[in-house]
This record gives sequence, C-alpha cells and structure tokens, in this order.
Amino acid sequence: MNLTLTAKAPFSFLSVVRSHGWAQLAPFRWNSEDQILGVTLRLANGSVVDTSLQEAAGGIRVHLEGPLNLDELEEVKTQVSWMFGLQQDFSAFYVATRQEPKLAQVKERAQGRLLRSPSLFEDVVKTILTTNTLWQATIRMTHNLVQQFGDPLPGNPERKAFPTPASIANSNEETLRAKTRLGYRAPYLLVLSQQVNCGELDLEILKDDSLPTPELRKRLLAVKGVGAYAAANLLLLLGRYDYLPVDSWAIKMVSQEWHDGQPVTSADVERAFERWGQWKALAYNFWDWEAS
DNA sequence: GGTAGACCTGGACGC
DNA sequence: GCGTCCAGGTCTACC
Repeated sequence: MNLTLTAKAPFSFLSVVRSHGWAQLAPFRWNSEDQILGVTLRLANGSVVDTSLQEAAGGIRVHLEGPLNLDELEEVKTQVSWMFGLQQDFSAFYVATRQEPKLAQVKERAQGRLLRSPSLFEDVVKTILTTNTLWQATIRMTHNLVQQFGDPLPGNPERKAFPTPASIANSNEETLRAKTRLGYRAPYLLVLSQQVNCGELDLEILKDDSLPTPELRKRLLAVKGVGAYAAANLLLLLGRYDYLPVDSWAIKMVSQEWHDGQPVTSADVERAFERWGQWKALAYNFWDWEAS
C-alpha cells in the first residue's frame, strides 16, 4: 500500500534525513543508495508495521507492508507527519538569515526541519543516550535497546519497533546494564520509563506550542539524565530554537571558526550565536562550517 | 551559583 | 593479552 503526504513548501526529504544523526539510530534504517528511510512503527493498538519513506513531489511517499485499517492508516500518517515536521514553516528563519553567507544555503536546501521520532519518549531516550559518550556508542546502545525490548514485526522478527515505556519499566537496572550496555544511564531510563508508564509524567503534552519555552525547558531538565545540553537538543526537536545544545563538538567548531583553534568556553559558543535570537539553535545546527 | 569528582563504556595506545 | 588513559554530559556534594 502506498500513500503520499504533502509538506508545507519548501520541503526536501533528504534535508530532513540529513538534518542530524537520528536516521542512523534504530529503528530507523537509512539506505543511502536508494535514498529510502525504513522505520518500524508501533501503533496505539499494539500492532507493529513496517514503512519505507522516500522523496515525492512536494512531500513524502510512504510504502506500507500489509493491510491496515483506516484508524491504523491515519495513525501512520500522523506519526510520519510529526517525524518530518511536514507542516512546519521556516519562512521567517529564511528572511532572518538571507544576508548571512554561512546560512545562505538554508532556503535553497529547504533546511530547518529536524528528523524526529514518533514519540517524545523515544526522542528523550535517544537524547540521553547521546550524552557523555561517542556517537558509535549511541548507535550501539539504541540498537541494543530496540533489539532487547522492542516489539517485533510479524513475519520479520529481526525488525522491531522502539520499545514502549512499559517494556523498559518492566525490566530492571541489572538487565538494562547487561543487555544494552547503557552504563550509568540505565537507572535514568528505568525511572523515566516507569514515570511515563504509570502516568506520572506525560511527555506528549510537551509538544503543545502554547507552553512557554522556559517552562518547557524547566520540565525537560526535571527528567533525570537530561541536563543543559540534552534539554536544548530536545527543545530544538520541539521547534524551540532559543537555547543552544552546546557540546564538545560545538566548542571545537566555534574554536576553529572564530578563535583560530584556541580554547573556548560554552559562553563563547553562546556569544557566537547570540545575534540569531529566536533562531539561535537553528542557525547553529545548519551553519555551514565548511564554507570559506 | 560555581566547582570537583564520580559515573560507565569502548577505543587507542604502550608494553 | 593486559593495563592505562581518554572522551563524552550529568548528577551530587560541597564550598
């Protein structure tokens, strides 16, 4: 079964896939040769479906395996639309940055959207797995988590959806450490999963646009394992761009770009992008570090 | 509010 | 093969 989803123009499927590293993390499967993004989704009724996503005129072509009822089809559309931010509008960002050579490409490349997971729970977990580790370890930990706790696709159990909060909450710290190699992050994920599973923490309401950004940041920082960097990264995914996700890579790039390779601090990184105001994190994320 | 040290894994390196 | 060092953010205790 195929369907096509339309995006607010301008839109580039590849720009979203390449917006950051999420396409490399399970249950995403990026085929760079065919330029198809596979992802195994778990729907609200518990069914697991496999999708293949690719560029279509003005949007995305979604290929689905197996028959789906109307409710399931509608849920797949909602999940894919959220993941690709199909209705996001970046026209004001393009106006604000059109005089900056290092951002001159953003409109032409339809940059601005960032690939998201279907649920904020999944994005919070993945963000925690990016902290204090190397990217290859993040890929490995996420893969282990999906393989160990994700629901399998009927007919192809090798493919699994991202674990539900319940599946992780019903585990224990020792199993998480041993099976997924999460290290000290294991108790963070366990507590988060338990809080979401029992309803104590509702992450999905944080997608609400009416929530002021400082309040949203405060709630994200209340999650164990989420510090300043992780909160800023999650705000970026949620379409809030006024906090910078300053990590070691940001410090290195700002040092090379503006300080001749000399040591810089987080404050220097903040200062470098201060002038972009509400678009700060977006300007940072799509800054053309390679351009001369 | 600022700072130091612990947390944990895996890769790189020297022996 | 083994031991050591290092990179990577967050938390907690302490000042």
